[in-house]
Amino acid sequence: MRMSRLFFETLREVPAAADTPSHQLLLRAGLVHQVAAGIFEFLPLGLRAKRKIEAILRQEMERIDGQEVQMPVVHPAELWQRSGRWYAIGPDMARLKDRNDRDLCLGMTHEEPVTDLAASMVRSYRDLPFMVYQIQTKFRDEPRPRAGLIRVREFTMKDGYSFHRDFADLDAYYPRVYEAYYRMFRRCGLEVVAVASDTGMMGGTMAHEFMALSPIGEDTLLLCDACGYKANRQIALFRKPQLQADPPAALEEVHTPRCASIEDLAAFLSVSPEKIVKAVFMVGKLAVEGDDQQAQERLIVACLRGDMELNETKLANALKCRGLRPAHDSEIRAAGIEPGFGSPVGMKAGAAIVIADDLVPAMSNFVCGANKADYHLRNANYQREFAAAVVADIAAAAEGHACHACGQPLRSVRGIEVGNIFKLGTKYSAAMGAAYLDEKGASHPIVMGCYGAGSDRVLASVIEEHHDEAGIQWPVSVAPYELVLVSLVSPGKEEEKLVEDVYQKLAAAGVEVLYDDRNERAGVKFNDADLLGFPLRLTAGPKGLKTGTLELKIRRTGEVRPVPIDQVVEAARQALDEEWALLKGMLDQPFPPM
RNA sequence: CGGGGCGUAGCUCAGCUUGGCUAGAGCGCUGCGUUCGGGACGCAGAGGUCGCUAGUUCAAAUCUAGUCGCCCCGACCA
Repeated sequence: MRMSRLFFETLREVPAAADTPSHQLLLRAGLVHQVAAGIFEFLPLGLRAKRKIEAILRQEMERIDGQEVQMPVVHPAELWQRSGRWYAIGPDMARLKDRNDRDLCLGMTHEEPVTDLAASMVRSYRDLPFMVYQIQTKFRDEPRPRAGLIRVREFTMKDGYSFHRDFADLDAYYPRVYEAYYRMFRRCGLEVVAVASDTGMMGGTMAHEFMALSPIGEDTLLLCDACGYKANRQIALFRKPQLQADPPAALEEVHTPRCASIEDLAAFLSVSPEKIVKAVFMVGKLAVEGDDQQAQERLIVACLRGDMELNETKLANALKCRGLRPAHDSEIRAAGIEPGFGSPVGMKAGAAIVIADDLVPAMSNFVCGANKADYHLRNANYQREFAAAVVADIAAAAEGHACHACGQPLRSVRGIEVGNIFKLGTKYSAAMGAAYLDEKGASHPIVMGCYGAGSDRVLASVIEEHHDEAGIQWPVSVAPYELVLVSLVSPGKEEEKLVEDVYQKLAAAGVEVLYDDRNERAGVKFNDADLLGFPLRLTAGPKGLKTGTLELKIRRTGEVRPVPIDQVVEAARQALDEEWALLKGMLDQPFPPM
């Protein structure tokens, strides 16, 4: 490709709308163009990189016997009504009507169509197992798109679905997917970790999220360097301290003016937050037995040791509730509780569900709210002053907490979720009638797994991980071009033929070469080459050409090698091999166990 | 949906507080010339309904109200 003809632009200045490195570089390098919040156009260079990522995803899916299909972006409501998600999902789903006033929606994911597809085609256990996947556009009307391609509304996802006759077969297949996922991200030059994740509203038993570690990541992960435990903060376990029980002392009311926060209170009373029980007030819909539609909103009083934070995912799972939100002060007062000085002690009976973190019953003589403005209680004790309807682990793990498995301190890092794999089970097959007949003629719902990976998000994550001050440093596997040939010869000069010849030779040898034949100054071309981040830059200047020499520069290392003009193909090949070897090295590292 | 910020030339921004005359700069763009290995220089140019709509006023980029859009923090994230 000749750069003089390439549809692109590079921006010298950082666009005001972009904060994160990948967002800035995506725009500055002319890879994408934003159309609306969370909706982007891919320009030629960006699309080439994305296509390379997708090619890798395809290859890894084929390796584990995936077969590519394509499902629609627009779905009839009926599919989602059958699974129940038409009603369960809120405004994140874009809904529309066709000319006959039929309800449609834009696919946020494809469990429904794929399950329907399986329902219509699978009859016998002999048809199982199989896995189909697609690379398709999804639309989720995110409340807040952000960080360029990291969180968008319209995006491309590789999503795969496997179908099995029983859990044992799914369990046997799942590790193959796990390994394929490590392979595909590493082949893209992304260092990822798989963490155990919440199964949430998707239903299912086991799930892993593949996380690209990055400070701009939206998820918090807890990792144990000692034993290898890894989990999303949403479900991360930790070992609670062993407390020794002091003999109960007499309850005492203390005046604590303006001490509505744990910090203030601890400072005012000169006690450690570990001697305080705090109450967090939430409202959530609790499912009424057997009828999901009748879910009632209830006030939830969650009690935790003062130094710990509530983990809403754990809370939601413990109470089997959804739609959790912080309670309004009026709702709290209605239960006879004073916001800022609240506790279950003396609250209106039955006005709220009290849930305590499992550390709370082990505490003794603690401080808690008196449900009276500017007053707290000292020497409160569990059971004596209050008891919870539910005791469960609802505290969020944090940096420094003890690993639940080995007791060593956990480390907290941020991650971008680039993929997730999921044992779905029979949630969708049962709801949508995807069943098969076994050897004895008995009907069973098909057991499913689902496996997603966002190609745009991978692209952004690769840039997050591979860039410097000057621009992108593409891993060779996803670079839009492998090499940029920079001509410093003035157009029309005799030497231009030599450079042209080099271009032809490289292209004929199968090197993906972008030929910078523009009539620009050297500085402009070099800066663009750095910004665009091709792994190799081959410079042909008038001085060098006199002695038949070009200059090969490695973007990643900055290393410069002189190359005789008759050896450019070999030199490029060798340098590219070195780049590929680097990725191969990553790929050959053992994968962390599940 | 709560909180904050921003909409002026293709890009980055100044001007707005204290209303006033042809609305500015840098970069980019066009033409000519000189340059030519890390974002050159000179000369000449093109380019803006100041997001939109109402209002106040003799007069609005500037004040007021509304509205749309974008960004950031939070909530949400199937």
